[in-house]
Amino acid sequence: MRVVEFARDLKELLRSRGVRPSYVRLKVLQYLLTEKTHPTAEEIYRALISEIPTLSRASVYNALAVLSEAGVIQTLTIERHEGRYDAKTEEHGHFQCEVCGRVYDFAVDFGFLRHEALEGFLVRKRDLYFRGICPECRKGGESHGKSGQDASSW
Amino acid sequence: MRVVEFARDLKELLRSRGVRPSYVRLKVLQYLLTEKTHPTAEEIYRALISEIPTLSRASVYNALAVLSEAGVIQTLTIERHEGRYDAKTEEHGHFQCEVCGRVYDFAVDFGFLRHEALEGFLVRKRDLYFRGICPECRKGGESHGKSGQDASSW
DNA sequence: TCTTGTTTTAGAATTATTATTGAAATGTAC
DNA sequence: GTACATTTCAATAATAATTCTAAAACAAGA
Repeated sequence: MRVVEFARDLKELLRSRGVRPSYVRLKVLQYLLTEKTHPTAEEIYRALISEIPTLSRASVYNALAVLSEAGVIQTLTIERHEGRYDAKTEEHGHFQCEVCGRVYDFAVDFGFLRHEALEGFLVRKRDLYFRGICPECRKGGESHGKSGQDASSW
Repeated sequence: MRVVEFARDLKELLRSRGVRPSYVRLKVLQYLLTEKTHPTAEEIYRALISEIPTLSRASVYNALAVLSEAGVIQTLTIERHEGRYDAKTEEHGHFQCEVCGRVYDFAVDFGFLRHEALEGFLVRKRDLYFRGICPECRKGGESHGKSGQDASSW
Protein backbone atom coordinates (compact mmCIF):
# COMPACT_ATOMS: atom_id res chain seq x y z
CA MET A 1 0.00 0.00 0.00
CA ARG A 2 2.81 2.36 0.82
CA VAL A 3 4.15 2.15 -2.70
CA VAL A 4 0.76 3.10 -4.08
CA GLU A 5 0.55 6.09 -1.78
CA PHE A 6 4.08 7.10 -2.71
CA ALA A 7 3.11 7.00 -6.35
CA ARG A 8 0.01 9.06 -5.69
CA ASP A 9 2.11 11.66 -3.90
CA LEU A 10 4.47 11.89 -6.83
CA LYS A 11 1.54 12.42 -9.16
CA GLU A 12 0.39 15.28 -6.99
CA LEU A 13 3.89 16.69 -6.85
CA LEU A 14 4.13 16.72 -10.62
CA ARG A 15 0.69 18.19 -11.08
CA SER A 16 1.48 20.95 -8.62
CA ARG A 17 4.45 21.88 -10.76
CA GLY A 18 2.41 21.92 -13.92
CA VAL A 19 3.80 18.66 -15.25
CA ARG A 20 1.45 15.99 -16.51
CA PRO A 21 2.21 12.86 -14.49
CA SER A 22 2.79 10.38 -17.27
CA TYR A 23 3.88 6.83 -16.52
CA VAL A 24 7.43 7.28 -17.71
CA ARG A 25 7.89 10.55 -15.85
CA LEU A 26 6.62 9.01 -12.64
CA LYS A 27 8.87 6.00 -12.98
CA VAL A 28 11.92 8.12 -13.73
CA LEU A 29 11.24 10.39 -10.79
CA GLN A 30 10.59 7.47 -8.50
CA TYR A 31 13.85 5.87 -9.52
CA LEU A 32 15.75 9.07 -8.88
CA LEU A 33 14.17 9.39 -5.45
CA THR A 34 14.93 5.86 -4.35
CA GLU A 35 18.37 5.55 -5.92
CA LYS A 36 20.56 8.19 -4.38
CA THR A 37 23.47 7.52 -6.70
CA HIS A 38 22.86 10.30 -9.21
CA PRO A 39 22.44 7.96 -12.13
CA THR A 40 23.04 8.79 -15.75
CA ALA A 41 20.29 8.65 -18.36
CA GLU A 42 21.65 5.32 -19.54
CA GLU A 43 21.55 3.87 -16.04
CA ILE A 44 17.98 4.98 -15.60
CA TYR A 45 17.05 3.45 -18.93
CA ARG A 46 18.70 0.12 -18.06
CA ALA A 47 17.04 0.05 -14.66
CA LEU A 48 13.55 0.72 -15.98
CA ILE A 49 13.55 -1.29 -19.20
CA SER A 50 12.71 -4.51 -17.35
CA GLU A 51 9.66 -2.89 -15.82
CA ILE A 52 8.69 -0.93 -18.94
CA PRO A 53 9.72 -3.17 -21.85
CA THR A 54 8.66 -0.63 -24.48
CA LEU A 55 10.73 2.15 -22.95
CA SER A 56 13.02 4.05 -25.26
CA ARG A 57 16.05 6.13 -24.41
CA ALA A 58 14.43 9.19 -25.91
CA SER A 59 11.56 8.87 -23.44
CA VAL A 60 14.01 8.91 -20.57
CA TYR A 61 15.70 11.99 -21.96
CA ASN A 62 12.34 13.63 -22.52
CA ALA A 63 11.17 12.88 -19.01
CA LEU A 64 14.42 14.14 -17.51
CA ALA A 65 14.23 17.34 -19.54
CA VAL A 66 10.65 18.01 -18.49
CA LEU A 67 11.32 17.27 -14.83
CA SER A 68 14.43 19.37 -14.85
CA GLU A 69 12.73 22.30 -16.51
CA ALA A 70 9.94 22.16 -13.96
CA GLY A 71 12.47 22.22 -11.14
CA VAL A 72 11.44 18.83 -9.80
CA ILE A 73 14.92 17.44 -10.35
CA GLN A 74 18.24 19.02 -11.11
CA THR A 75 20.80 18.21 -13.74
CA LEU A 76 24.38 17.85 -12.66
CA THR A 77 27.13 18.87 -15.02
CA ILE A 78 29.80 17.29 -12.88
CA GLU A 79 30.99 15.14 -15.76
CA ARG A 80 31.84 16.38 -19.17
CA HIS A 81 30.68 13.43 -21.22
CA GLU A 82 27.43 12.52 -19.52
CA GLY A 83 24.71 14.10 -17.49
CA ARG A 84 23.72 12.94 -14.03
CA TYR A 85 20.47 13.66 -12.29
CA ASP A 86 19.45 14.45 -8.76
CA ALA A 87 16.00 14.48 -7.20
CA LYS A 88 17.18 16.52 -4.25
CA THR A 89 16.44 20.15 -4.91
CA GLU A 90 17.82 21.78 -1.78
CA GLU A 91 21.20 23.33 -2.29
CA HIS A 92 24.04 20.95 -1.53
CA GLY A 93 27.45 20.08 -2.84
CA HIS A 94 28.50 17.14 -4.97
CA PHE A 95 31.69 15.20 -4.71
CA GLN A 96 32.79 12.87 -7.46
CA CYS A 97 35.41 10.22 -6.81
CA GLU A 98 38.00 10.14 -9.56
CA VAL A 99 38.60 6.44 -8.97
CA CYS A 100 35.17 4.83 -8.76
CA GLY A 101 33.16 7.64 -10.38
CA ARG A 102 30.52 7.67 -7.66
CA VAL A 103 28.90 10.99 -6.85
CA TYR A 104 28.29 11.84 -3.20
CA ASP A 105 26.14 14.59 -1.75
CA PHE A 106 27.41 16.76 1.01
CA ALA A 107 25.84 19.48 3.06
CA VAL A 108 27.26 22.90 2.46
CA ASP A 109 26.55 26.29 3.87
CA PHE A 110 26.70 28.83 1.10
CA GLY A 111 25.98 31.57 3.58
CA PHE A 112 29.61 32.26 4.23
CA LEU A 113 30.58 32.39 0.59
CA ARG A 114 31.79 35.78 -0.56
CA HIS A 115 31.35 36.83 -4.14
CA GLU A 116 30.98 40.56 -4.26
CA ALA A 117 32.37 40.46 -7.76
CA LEU A 118 28.97 39.34 -9.02
CA GLU A 119 27.05 42.51 -8.42
CA GLY A 120 24.64 43.11 -11.26
CA PHE A 121 24.47 39.42 -12.10
CA LEU A 122 21.22 37.56 -11.60
CA VAL A 123 22.18 34.25 -10.01
CA ARG A 124 19.70 31.46 -10.50
CA LYS A 125 21.66 28.37 -9.63
CA ARG A 126 24.79 27.65 -7.65
CA ASP A 127 26.68 24.41 -8.13
CA LEU A 128 29.58 23.30 -6.03
CA TYR A 129 31.50 20.36 -7.43
CA PHE A 130 34.39 18.74 -5.65
CA ARG A 131 36.58 16.04 -7.09
CA GLY A 132 39.03 13.72 -5.45
CA ILE A 133 39.07 10.30 -3.84
CA CYS A 134 36.38 8.89 -1.61
CA PRO A 135 37.17 7.17 1.69
CA GLU A 136 36.41 3.76 0.27
CA CYS A 137 38.82 4.11 -2.65
CA ARG A 138 41.48 5.57 -0.37
CA LYS A 139 41.35 2.42 1.69
CA GLY A 140 41.23 0.10 -1.29
CA GLY A 141 44.07 1.34 -3.45
CA GLU A 142 46.55 3.53 -1.67
CA SER A 143 48.61 3.47 -4.85
CA HIS A 144 46.40 6.28 -6.02
CA GLY A 145 47.62 8.46 -3.22
CA LYS A 146 49.27 11.20 -5.24
CA SER A 147 49.38 14.73 -3.92
CA GLY A 148 46.43 16.49 -2.41
CA GLN A 149 44.99 17.58 0.86
CA ASP A 150 42.42 16.15 3.15
CA ALA A 151 39.09 17.90 3.00
CA SER A 152 39.13 18.40 6.74
CA SER A 153 42.18 20.62 6.47
CA TRP A 154 40.24 23.22 4.55
CA MET B 1 58.98 42.09 -30.45
CA ARG B 2 56.77 41.72 -27.43
CA VAL B 3 54.83 38.97 -29.10
CA VAL B 4 58.02 37.08 -29.74
CA GLU B 5 59.04 37.40 -26.12
CA PHE B 6 55.61 36.31 -25.00
CA ALA B 7 55.94 33.22 -27.13
CA ARG B 8 59.37 32.50 -25.70
CA ASP B 9 58.00 32.77 -22.19
CA LEU B 10 55.23 30.34 -22.99
CA LYS B 11 57.78 27.91 -24.33
CA GLU B 12 59.66 28.13 -21.08
CA LEU B 13 56.46 27.73 -19.11
CA LEU B 14 55.60 24.56 -20.95
CA ARG B 15 59.09 23.15 -20.67
CA SER B 16 59.14 23.82 -16.95
CA ARG B 17 56.00 21.71 -16.64
CA GLY B 18 57.50 18.89 -18.63
CA VAL B 19 55.45 19.61 -21.75
CA ARG B 20 57.16 19.79 -25.10
CA PRO B 21 56.28 23.18 -26.58
CA SER B 22 54.86 22.18 -29.93
CA TYR B 23 53.45 24.79 -32.26
CA VAL B 24 49.84 23.81 -31.72
CA ARG B 25 50.20 23.66 -27.95
CA LEU B 26 51.75 27.10 -27.90
CA LYS B 27 49.07 28.56 -30.12
CA VAL B 28 46.26 27.03 -28.09
CA LEU B 29 47.75 28.24 -24.82
CA GLN B 30 48.35 31.68 -26.24
CA TYR B 31 44.77 31.87 -27.42
CA LEU B 32 43.45 30.83 -24.03
CA LEU B 33 45.60 33.44 -22.34
CA THR B 34 44.54 36.30 -24.57
CA GLU B 35 40.89 35.35 -24.95
CA LYS B 36 39.35 35.39 -21.50
CA THR B 37 36.07 33.98 -22.68
CA HIS B 38 36.67 30.33 -21.78
CA PRO B 39 36.28 29.09 -25.32
CA THR B 40 35.21 25.63 -26.32
CA ALA B 41 37.48 23.33 -28.32
CA GLU B 42 35.46 24.20 -31.40
CA GLU B 43 35.92 27.92 -30.86
CA ILE B 44 39.64 27.48 -30.44
CA TYR B 45 39.78 25.42 -33.60
CA ARG B 46 37.85 28.04 -35.58
CA ALA B 47 40.03 30.82 -34.27
CA LEU B 48 43.29 29.11 -35.12
CA ILE B 49 42.47 27.45 -38.42
CA SER B 50 43.14 30.65 -40.36
CA GLU B 51 46.59 30.90 -38.85
CA ILE B 52 47.32 27.16 -38.99
CA PRO B 53 45.54 25.91 -42.10
CA THR B 54 46.56 22.30 -41.48
CA LEU B 55 45.09 22.27 -37.99
CA SER B 56 42.69 19.50 -37.10
CA ARG B 57 40.15 19.38 -34.33
CA ALA B 58 41.92 16.38 -32.86
CA SER B 59 45.11 18.39 -32.52
CA VAL B 60 43.23 20.96 -30.49
CA TYR B 61 41.78 18.26 -28.26
CA ASN B 62 45.19 16.66 -27.87
CA ALA B 63 46.82 19.96 -26.98
CA LEU B 64 44.07 20.77 -24.49
CA ALA B 65 44.37 17.35 -22.89
CA VAL B 66 48.13 17.64 -22.51
CA LEU B 67 47.98 21.18 -21.15
CA SER B 68 45.22 20.23 -18.76
CA GLU B 69 47.02 17.16 -17.50
CA ALA B 70 50.15 19.22 -16.90
CA GLY B 71 48.13 21.71 -14.88
CA VAL B 72 48.85 24.59 -17.23
CA ILE B 73 45.16 25.06 -17.94
CA GLN B 74 42.01 23.75 -16.37
CA THR B 75 38.97 22.16 -17.89
CA LEU B 76 35.55 23.48 -16.97
CA THR B 77 32.60 21.14 -16.89
CA ILE B 78 30.14 23.97 -16.58
CA GLU B 79 28.23 22.79 -19.63
CA ARG B 80 26.96 19.30 -20.18
CA HIS B 81 27.52 18.99 -23.89
CA GLU B 82 30.87 20.67 -24.32
CA GLY B 83 34.01 21.42 -22.38
CA ARG B 84 35.39 24.88 -21.85
CA TYR B 85 38.95 25.76 -21.00
CA ASP B 86 40.59 28.25 -18.71
CA ALA B 87 44.20 29.36 -18.56
CA LYS B 88 43.77 30.78 -15.07
CA THR B 89 44.79 28.20 -12.53
CA GLU B 90 44.12 30.01 -9.26
CA GLU B 91 40.89 29.01 -7.61
CA HIS B 92 37.98 31.16 -8.70
CA GLY B 93 34.31 30.81 -9.53
CA HIS B 94 32.67 30.68 -12.92
CA PHE B 95 29.39 32.22 -13.90
CA GLN B 96 27.64 31.21 -17.08
CA CYS B 97 24.94 33.39 -18.57
CA GLU B 98 21.94 31.35 -19.61
CA VAL B 99 21.10 33.84 -22.33
CA CYS B 100 24.35 34.54 -24.16
CA GLY B 101 26.33 31.53 -22.93
CA ARG B 102 29.36 33.56 -21.96
CA VAL B 103 31.38 32.37 -18.98
CA TYR B 104 32.65 34.96 -16.51
CA ASP B 105 35.24 34.56 -13.81
CA PHE B 106 34.64 35.83 -10.34
CA ALA B 107 36.78 35.97 -7.26
CA VAL B 108 35.62 33.74 -4.47
CA ASP B 109 36.86 33.06 -1.00
CA PHE B 110 36.50 29.39 -0.29
CA GLY B 111 37.81 29.94 3.20
CA PHE B 112 34.38 30.48 4.66
CA LEU B 113 32.87 27.44 3.04
CA ARG B 114 31.79 24.80 5.52
CA HIS B 115 31.73 21.19 4.52
CA GLU B 116 32.38 19.06 7.54
CA ALA B 117 30.49 16.28 5.86
CA LEU B 118 33.53 15.50 3.73
CA GLU B 119 35.79 14.15 6.41
CA GLY B 120 37.78 11.25 5.08
CA PHE B 121 37.49 12.45 1.50
CA LEU B 122 40.60 13.56 -0.35
CA VAL B 123 39.63 16.73 -2.17
CA ARG B 124 41.74 17.55 -5.20
CA LYS B 125 39.68 20.12 -7.02
CA ARG B 126 36.87 22.46 -6.11
CA ASP B 127 34.64 23.97 -8.74
CA LEU B 128 32.03 26.59 -8.11
CA TYR B 129 29.64 27.16 -10.99
CA PHE B 130 26.95 29.78 -10.96
CA ARG B 131 24.30 30.20 -13.60
CA GLY B 132 21.95 33.03 -14.33
CA ILE B 133 21.84 36.19 -16.39
CA CYS B 134 24.71 38.58 -16.89
CA PRO B 135 24.31 42.34 -16.55
CA GLU B 136 24.50 42.86 -20.28
CA CYS B 137 21.70 40.43 -21.07
CA ARG B 138 19.58 41.81 -18.23
CA LYS B 139 19.74 45.21 -19.86
CA GLY B 140 19.15 43.89 -23.33
CA GLY B 141 16.13 41.66 -22.94
CA GLU B 142 14.16 42.18 -19.77
CA SER B 143 11.65 39.71 -21.12
CA HIS B 144 13.92 37.03 -19.73
CA GLY B 145 13.33 38.31 -16.24
CA LYS B 146 11.64 35.32 -14.69
CA SER B 147 12.07 34.55 -11.03
CA GLY B 148 15.37 34.67 -9.26
CA GLN B 149 17.41 36.73 -6.88
CA ASP B 150 20.14 39.23 -7.34
CA ALA B 151 23.58 37.96 -6.49
CA SER B 152 24.12 40.85 -4.13
CA SER B 153 21.32 39.62 -1.91
CA TRP B 154 23.30 36.51 -1.04
C1' DT C 1 -17.42 8.59 -28.97
C1' DC C 2 -14.89 11.95 -31.53
C1' DT C 3 -11.54 15.40 -31.52
C1' DT C 4 -7.45 17.50 -30.27
C1' DG C 5 -3.31 17.85 -28.19
C1' DT C 6 0.36 15.35 -25.67
C1' DT C 7 3.50 11.54 -24.90
C1' DT C 8 6.03 7.61 -26.33
C1' DT C 9 8.51 4.96 -29.48
C1' DA C 10 12.17 3.45 -32.71
C1' DG C 11 15.64 4.52 -35.26
C1' DA C 12 18.30 7.79 -37.80
C1' DA C 13 21.12 11.86 -37.34
C1' DT C 14 24.04 14.91 -34.94
C1' DT C 15 27.71 16.43 -32.07
C1' DA C 16 31.49 16.44 -28.88
C1' DT C 17 35.15 13.69 -27.91
C1' DT C 18 38.50 9.73 -28.11
C1' DA C 19 41.29 5.97 -30.28
C1' DT C 20 44.22 4.70 -33.71
C1' DT C 21 47.80 4.92 -36.80
C1' DG C 22 51.40 6.32 -39.85
C1' DA C 23 54.61 9.99 -40.13
C1' DA C 24 57.69 13.18 -38.25
C1' DA C 25 60.67 14.67 -34.68
C1' DT C 26 63.68 13.82 -31.08
C1' DG C 27 66.92 11.28 -28.24
C1' DT C 28 70.73 7.89 -27.72
C1' DA C 29 74.69 4.75 -28.54
C1' DC C 30 78.22 3.94 -31.17
C1' DG D 1 77.67 12.04 -37.83
C1' DT D 2 74.93 7.78 -38.47
C1' DA D 3 71.70 4.19 -37.25
C1' DC D 4 68.30 2.78 -34.31
C1' DA D 5 64.77 3.36 -30.69
C1' DT D 6 61.35 6.17 -28.64
C1' DT D 7 58.20 9.81 -28.24
C1' DT D 8 54.99 12.99 -30.09
C1' DC D 9 52.02 14.79 -33.64
C1' DA D 10 47.95 15.24 -36.34
C1' DA D 11 44.47 13.22 -39.53
C1' DT D 12 41.13 9.91 -40.15
C1' DA D 13 38.05 6.87 -38.34
C1' DA D 14 35.36 5.43 -34.52
C1' DT D 15 32.60 6.02 -30.27
C1' DA D 16 29.13 7.39 -27.15
C1' DA D 17 25.81 10.61 -25.42
C1' DT D 18 22.14 13.07 -26.85
C1' DT D 19 18.61 15.00 -30.00
C1' DC D 20 15.56 14.87 -33.93
C1' DT D 21 11.84 13.05 -36.71
C1' DA D 22 7.76 10.96 -37.88
C1' DA D 23 4.44 7.85 -36.67
C1' DA D 24 1.73 5.45 -33.23
C1' DA D 25 -0.41 5.33 -28.70
C1' DC D 26 -2.55 7.67 -25.23
C1' DA D 27 -5.38 11.06 -22.40
C1' DA D 28 -8.72 14.68 -21.56
C1' DG D 29 -12.52 17.38 -22.81
C1' DA D 30 -16.67 18.32 -25.68
